[in-house]
Amino acid sequence: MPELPEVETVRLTVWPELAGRRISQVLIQHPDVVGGADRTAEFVEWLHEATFTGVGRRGKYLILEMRRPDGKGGGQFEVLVHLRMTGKLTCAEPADDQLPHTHLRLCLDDGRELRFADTRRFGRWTLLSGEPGCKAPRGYQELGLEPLGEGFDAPALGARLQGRGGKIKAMLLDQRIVAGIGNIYADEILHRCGLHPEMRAAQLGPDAVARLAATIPAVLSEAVGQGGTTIRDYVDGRGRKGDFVYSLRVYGRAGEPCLACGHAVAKATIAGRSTFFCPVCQPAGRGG
DNA sequence: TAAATCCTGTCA
DNA sequence: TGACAGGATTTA
Repeated sequence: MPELPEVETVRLTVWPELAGRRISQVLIQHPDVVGGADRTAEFVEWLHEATFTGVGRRGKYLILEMRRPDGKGGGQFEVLVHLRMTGKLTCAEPADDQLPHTHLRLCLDDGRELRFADTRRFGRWTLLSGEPGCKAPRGYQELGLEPLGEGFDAPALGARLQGRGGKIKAMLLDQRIVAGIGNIYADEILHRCGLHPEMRAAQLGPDAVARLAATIPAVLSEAVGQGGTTIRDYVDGRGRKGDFVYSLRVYGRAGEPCLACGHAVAKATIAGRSTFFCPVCQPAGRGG
């Protein structure tokens, strides 16, 4: 479900609710979320009585920044949250009905709760206490360029794509190259760049790389401004849907006219994922 | 580099 | 009943 703009919107909407709050109770209703039953005790031990000092983001990972009252772990530690396909992180009043498939609840000292619901249970919370054996998932360690961060430009992107023989769509989905792009935004970015999704990364000329380097942050930040994209499940930290779905130019529009040229939008499976593109605006074999 | 896998829900 | 869904990892 959530790609960078959705995760960033969740970050922006939960932080005001969490700033300075202390966790009074940790309720784990499905241990898989924290990595299995043998990790729950450690997870609860660290989070109970901890205070929120910040909420960050890297790619599609949310980073809960915490401080312990007893100074354990040097006082500071982090929890990584990945929503995967159907994860929802929301702040709620205790009296609010629980969403179906609520797996984890953090009760706060103001009486409210941070809740995690995830239908398909792919989402994961990872404790980074700094203790041995408590390390970040490899996917997090290997994250590539941050599209909305400093230093995201054509030379940096070109260097990451250098020597890669794969299809450009697969390259955009590879979190080790650029962090945060998923299936929706990959298609939207390629359409705006006029690049066929099956173009090989090695075929891309400097103009195409420059267009990608400019378009990636432009599309993602525009989507953040719209509160992300809700196709079905996604909601922000306040339970609201995102409006960028109304700005999508190709994703989910198979057979409908391209908004640029009027030709029917095509659908194909590329890199194992449903892919939408305009055969006229995104011709095969030209890398600009 | 592709397919299978982890899950549940929805739609044709 | 089978295909498919916004993700990522593991296996072949």
